[in-house]
Amino acid sequence: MQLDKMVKFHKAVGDVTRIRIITLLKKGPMHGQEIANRLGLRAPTITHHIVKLKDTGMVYARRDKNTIYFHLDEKKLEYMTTAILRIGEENFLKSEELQMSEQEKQKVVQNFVTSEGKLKQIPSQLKKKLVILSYFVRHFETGKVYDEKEVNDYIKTFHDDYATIRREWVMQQFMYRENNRYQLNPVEMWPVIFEK
Amino acid sequence: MQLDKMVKFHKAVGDVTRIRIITLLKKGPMHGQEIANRLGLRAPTITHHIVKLKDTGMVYARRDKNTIYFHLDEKKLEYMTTAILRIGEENFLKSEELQMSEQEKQKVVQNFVTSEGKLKQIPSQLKKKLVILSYFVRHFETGKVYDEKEVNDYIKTFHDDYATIRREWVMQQFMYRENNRYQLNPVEMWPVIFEK
DNA sequence: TGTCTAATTAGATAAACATCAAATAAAGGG
DNA sequence: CCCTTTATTTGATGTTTATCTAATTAGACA
Repeated sequence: MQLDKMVKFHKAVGDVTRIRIITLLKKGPMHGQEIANRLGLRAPTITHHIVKLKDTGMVYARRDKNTIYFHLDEKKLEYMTTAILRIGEENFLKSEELQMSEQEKQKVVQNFVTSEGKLKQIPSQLKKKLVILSYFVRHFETGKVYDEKEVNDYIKTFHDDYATIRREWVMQQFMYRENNRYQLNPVEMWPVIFEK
Repeated sequence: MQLDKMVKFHKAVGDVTRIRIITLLKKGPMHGQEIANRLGLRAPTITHHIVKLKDTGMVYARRDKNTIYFHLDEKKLEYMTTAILRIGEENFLKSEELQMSEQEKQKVVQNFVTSEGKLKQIPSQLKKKLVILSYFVRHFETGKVYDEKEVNDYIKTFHDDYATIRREWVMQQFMYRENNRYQLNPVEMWPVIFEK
């Protein structure tokens, strides 16, 4: 957890309208119009607030037909809200172990990916594994829905153990699964981002 | 915990300088000049921030000779920071003493409301008072904005002491007030819900 | 393709906020 | 009672922010 993320998070929560939105989303996903109606505000105002909430990663959006539902990521909320309690402590910095420079990330990719773009093996060390998962997951397009076969087929182009990779993507929050259909999660939800 | 206290708290933490102050105070009490020196800021700036931190209760001051030491109240910090995780829960505001069956709630209404729909008196027992507040507040529509007079006029149809009822609705989080304009809060925020 | 509906962007306005220098206050010690 | 040290208040300045209306975009569906 970096300082500016903490600041951004508390700025986001430090607004009466956004706390009311969080309260609503705690009961379940809700779309913009309904939030606006419930709070007596206009749609652009809700967009404005939702953007701020999404920037912290505590809220994410899922489209269903014409309507975009906003979800509260309660795990993230809990993690971010309690970060201030861990600041300065041993294991606060420990979660910073995931921090790597782009250069270091590229080195991990060089070590685990062949010149033909195949994954040699899944790294066992968490932070290296996350770099690899991030590196390959960028193939998918934001907002697009993939079925399991499409995901598997793509994984097979670079690695045999497609089941493990697919499961890790979901577990580590790179992807979101519902009814065996997969979507890329917003970059804000990734634990590590391979930029390049 | 009231909504505006939560907002004030997160506003207070949502600033780089104040997080840095909190980090310093976690190691022990410190006086203003030293904080200013450590952070490369001027004394008035520190006063400005300390005032905000004190307003939330997470920081308090103790004088020793002519030096004032600022202390971090970590218990308070923990309580305030985790409040957002409990918001909207059944017993967020008070304890499970507030839990009542719909049948019990109806009995309270029968005891305090005449057959003409007038409130005989405001219950002094908290949980009964909340039932009554919930019962009458359902008159308002979600998302609609009311001015003070409209609220007062409605209350007068069932009770003389409109100021108390109006204040209680805001204090107990049934309603939300801003610039003397009132809105119903989302039902999720009510400490007790009279379902009808 | 055109027409819904829902969401976002753009631009404007008014309010809130972080910071500083200068002036003032509060308290202790000679 | 003056001097020194520390903290607060005042007032100014530039920045950020919450909200709105109007215009635009993005999908879904017929």
